[in-house]
Amino acid sequence: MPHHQRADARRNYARILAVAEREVAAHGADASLERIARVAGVGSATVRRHFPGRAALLEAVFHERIEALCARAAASVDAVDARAALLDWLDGFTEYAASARGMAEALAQDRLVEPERVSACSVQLEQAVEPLLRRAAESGAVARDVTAADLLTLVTGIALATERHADPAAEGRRLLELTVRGISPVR
Amino acid sequence: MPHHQRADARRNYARILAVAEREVAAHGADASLERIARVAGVGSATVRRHFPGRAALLEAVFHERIEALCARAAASVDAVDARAALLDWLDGFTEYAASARGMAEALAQDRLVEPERVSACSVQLEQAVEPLLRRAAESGAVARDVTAADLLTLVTGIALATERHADPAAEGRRLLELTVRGISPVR
DNA sequence: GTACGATACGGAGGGCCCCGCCGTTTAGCA
DNA sequence: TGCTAAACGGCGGGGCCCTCCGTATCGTAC
Repeated sequence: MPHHQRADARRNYARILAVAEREVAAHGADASLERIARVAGVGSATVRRHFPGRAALLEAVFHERIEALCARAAASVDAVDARAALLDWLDGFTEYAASARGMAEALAQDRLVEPERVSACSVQLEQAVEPLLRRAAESGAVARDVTAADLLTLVTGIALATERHADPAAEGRRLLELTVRGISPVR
Repeated sequence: MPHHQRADARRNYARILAVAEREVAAHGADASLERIARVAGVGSATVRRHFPGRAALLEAVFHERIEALCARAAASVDAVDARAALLDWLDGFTEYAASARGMAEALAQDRLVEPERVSACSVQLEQAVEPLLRRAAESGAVARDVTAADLLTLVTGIALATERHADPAAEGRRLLELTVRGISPVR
């Protein structure tokens, strides 16, 4: 079969991606591309060839995780309690972002750099929450003027602001809860 | 009078700070220190001498602005409507962060690097909102379990997430409003 | 007015990183 | 097995950050 990716290219791609995951987990979104290349045992040019630009690498790194989140959203779209489903998903996202260093940064980046690409992580996520949000809104459990983009921006912001706290997951959950119920006291 | 800062040192300090303000406004929190030095017409070592580390520079850049915010808080601590005063301040902060590029980043940084320094921006801000928050809580307009740190983290997060949006100020205000009233519909 | 000491300056050099170029290797098909 | 295009990786340029150290300058004392 002609015009297909060569076998070694595929292998290097996998190698690099594997190293990149560890490296990003360790050093955040601004991990050294050169270092990744060294550890993976390839030239730095090869990294740039497979992933043009840091954004592309980050996207690949978080791709499956993002998909997992999307799948989760799809799974709970038929839940009985629409509001609970939405909140649960947001909670999952927050917890996730807290454990996956650099993801929030990466999201914040690509969402404004190329807001049109369908494969962009932020777009996928948006499309994933949208049904959840709509159902919740229809059942009257969530305000009408809230958009999926709003929600993503909010949780991304929370993730960014808590990323280097002592206990990001706990802080994130706490802030998300505040955001959901509002700062005002329970009526 | 001995043991005082030399005159040229003072001048260079001012020069650098002035350039740094423009440079940070243009390129965000990770503006090039070397470039600042070049534009200011001093050696790069001189910049590092006056401001050891990027954090110190950013702190100096935003210092007066932060103080302005603190003053604003102090001024409205005796307002009739405690809740309105608090929300107004938060709104001001958000608008401010939207216009001052890099400030949110800088805040997020120093708040976890050195949470004990009294002169640290985040600490000052925290102390400034605290009275506002307490009064609002006492009047029952704000939930009791909300801390000043929570509020700052939230608005910082919003600022971070909206920093490079098309219209950061508008987006920030919108998200802040959502956060304040909660995502749930008005009862 | 001058000479001295402390203070502040800035250039040089090393390390790391990102990027683009280009000669060389190698996989895959004939 | 030979050929071609795909893929590789080393090299050099440019930047940034940082440290060190010789030197210029300020401020003061004489």
